[in-house]
Amino acid sequence: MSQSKQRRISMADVARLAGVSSQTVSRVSNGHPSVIGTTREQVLKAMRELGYRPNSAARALKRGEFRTIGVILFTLSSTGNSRTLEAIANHAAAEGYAITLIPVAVPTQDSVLGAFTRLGELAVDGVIVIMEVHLLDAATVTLPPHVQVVVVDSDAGDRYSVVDTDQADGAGQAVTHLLELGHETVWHITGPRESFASSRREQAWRQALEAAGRAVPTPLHGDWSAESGYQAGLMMAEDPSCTAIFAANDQMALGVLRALHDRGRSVPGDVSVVGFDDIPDASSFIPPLTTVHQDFAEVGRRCVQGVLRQIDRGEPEHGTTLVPTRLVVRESTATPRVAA
Amino acid sequence: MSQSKQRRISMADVARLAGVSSQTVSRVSNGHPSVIGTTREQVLKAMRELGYRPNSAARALKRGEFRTIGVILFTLSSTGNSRTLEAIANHAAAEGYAITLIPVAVPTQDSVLGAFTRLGELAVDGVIVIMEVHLLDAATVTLPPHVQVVVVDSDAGDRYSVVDTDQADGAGQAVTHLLELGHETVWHITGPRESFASSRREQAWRQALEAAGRAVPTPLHGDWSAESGYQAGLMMAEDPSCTAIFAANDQMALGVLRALHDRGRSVPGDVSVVGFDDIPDASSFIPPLTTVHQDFAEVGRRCVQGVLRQIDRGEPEHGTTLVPTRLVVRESTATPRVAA
DNA sequence: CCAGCCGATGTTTACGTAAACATTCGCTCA
DNA sequence: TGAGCGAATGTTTACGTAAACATCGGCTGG
Repeated sequence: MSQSKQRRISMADVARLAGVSSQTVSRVSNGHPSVIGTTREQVLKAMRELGYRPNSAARALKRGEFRTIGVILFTLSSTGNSRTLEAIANHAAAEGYAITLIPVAVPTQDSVLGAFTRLGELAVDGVIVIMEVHLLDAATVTLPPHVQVVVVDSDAGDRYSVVDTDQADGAGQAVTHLLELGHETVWHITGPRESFASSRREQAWRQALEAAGRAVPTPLHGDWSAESGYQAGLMMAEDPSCTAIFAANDQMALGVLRALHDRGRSVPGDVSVVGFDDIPDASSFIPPLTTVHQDFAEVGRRCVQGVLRQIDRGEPEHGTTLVPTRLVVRESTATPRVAA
Repeated sequence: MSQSKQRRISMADVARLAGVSSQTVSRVSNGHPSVIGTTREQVLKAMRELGYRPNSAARALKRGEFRTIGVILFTLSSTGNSRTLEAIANHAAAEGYAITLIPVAVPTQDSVLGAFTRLGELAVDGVIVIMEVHLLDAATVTLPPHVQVVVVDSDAGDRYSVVDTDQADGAGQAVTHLLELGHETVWHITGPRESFASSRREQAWRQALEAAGRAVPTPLHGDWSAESGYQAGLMMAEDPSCTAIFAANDQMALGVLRALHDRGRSVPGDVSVVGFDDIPDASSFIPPLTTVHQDFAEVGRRCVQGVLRQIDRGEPEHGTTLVPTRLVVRESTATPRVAA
């Protein structure tokens, strides 16, 4: 590797300088109580003097644990994933755990399998998986048996510990809000078919309409992108009976707003629009977007709690934890003009 | 920890089953050439049978390297940071390196110092720092001497290896574009004062105007958020002489668009607006935003290249690598009405 | 006053791997 | 034909830490 590779300072070095045994250094390093004050001071002084740092590899080898959690996901380009990851990182750090990121380039079973195989050799005590679960069907068998798993964005509560936003409740709130304003029914733009979150939102939208005895328009399918929302919005703008649109995320809602604007239909005068996520920019859309707020920080927090609890107990858990959502009403929704 | 903690399969176990020494297992595991075919097969078979996985802690301890890069940053909520991180993760994975994420909750020297101290004990061979460099002045001394550093979003090229977007060139392109359209001068909304990227963009904006012999309006200060852009936009909307605005990022430009819309000033009819970043949503703003495209993927790639090169050579490098930008002209800019 | 106990510290050992060195054996070439 | 070489594999050792066990005193209580 290098010529400048003078061996790192080890406990033995500190011990020699402090005139104690390396075991005493170990005890000081770990805050063990049975070291007397003066000795402790000597050791700490020697540590400072030499710039000693514990070697985490040796520590991990000895203790059999890495104090590290792996996070495996496809992309960080979606707000949700980044925010969740950030929350995970923060909470893990607070618990003294490090985060190792395992990116999966393409969402195929093969590449997921590859990621899990790498993971098997990686120094992690637990894994948080942020992806649709059918993709990891073949994969989890390749995990070392003692690695604990928590899954986000999935309905695999029967097999894993799952944490997720309460998609159904959020979508229900969105539809109910629009119906209560007086809209006859609510159109819907879904996310990509593979997405669990998307199909859950679609299902809840459908149920809410059916429960209210309303017609269920054929949903249009997007891919989370603003551009796909724009395309769907253009089609909906053609139909004068469409007065209320629920887009499965804020980005697609942004595209819808632009499509309606381009077609000369006013929001919320002619058409009301609701999104999902409550990204920071949503309040600056034209007009400011009514949307379902997701608490990504809480999702991340519960993920970390979940893995740590499983690591601690040494056995996997099952079941789903849902994080509540909250409808944020801004200016993109109103009573329909015809009904007024 | 747990009752189910039956020791992991080690080389010794594989060796026993295959009827060879553990050293031979090691050689097979590392693809060493001097193992004969039949022996290799036996070992591989035993590995499969037992589900053997190398213990990365032991491996790291023995080899003195972790094949891991630490990434330290404040927040993932900015598009730029997430995208850069994603690119870093992908390229690191391609090189067989893992990524450890070190989040810093608040941008104070103290917490940065804390992060670096933790980092010092962490199993990393190199570090990529995504933050303004003055914050780590006190910090780097706490790093073990053999840990290599690459910095993003900073001008510390004299002390570290720095990779960054060519902020100056991008801002220059934005201003030049507006002047060439016939605008008398260009207003500017900056990012937060602590941001290196922001001050670099502001500086280049000023220089471009001065070079063209134009008046330099007093810039307004934002904080990257759409809301701060909205506030600044409201003020600029009051001034009829303001026909061209360069916002230091797309989110603030979004706020500006809404402010102008709210005040009845048309874009680009009355006022032209340019942003910076080219976030995916920018093409769906109303109107689609002309903006400076940043190649975050390339920034991430060069960061990884940089650390790996330093790790390989075993010595730090200096100097700055700039990643070019590109102006993406959409519909938010036009020749000013008065000049037409 | 001394047995015994406990607090403070030292010694030994093991974690899993891989480099360095040792051994074995078949084959080549003088 | 046997010295010598090299390929294949085995043995020893060290990486840095921390658990387990060992030791050494001084203090307490009967």
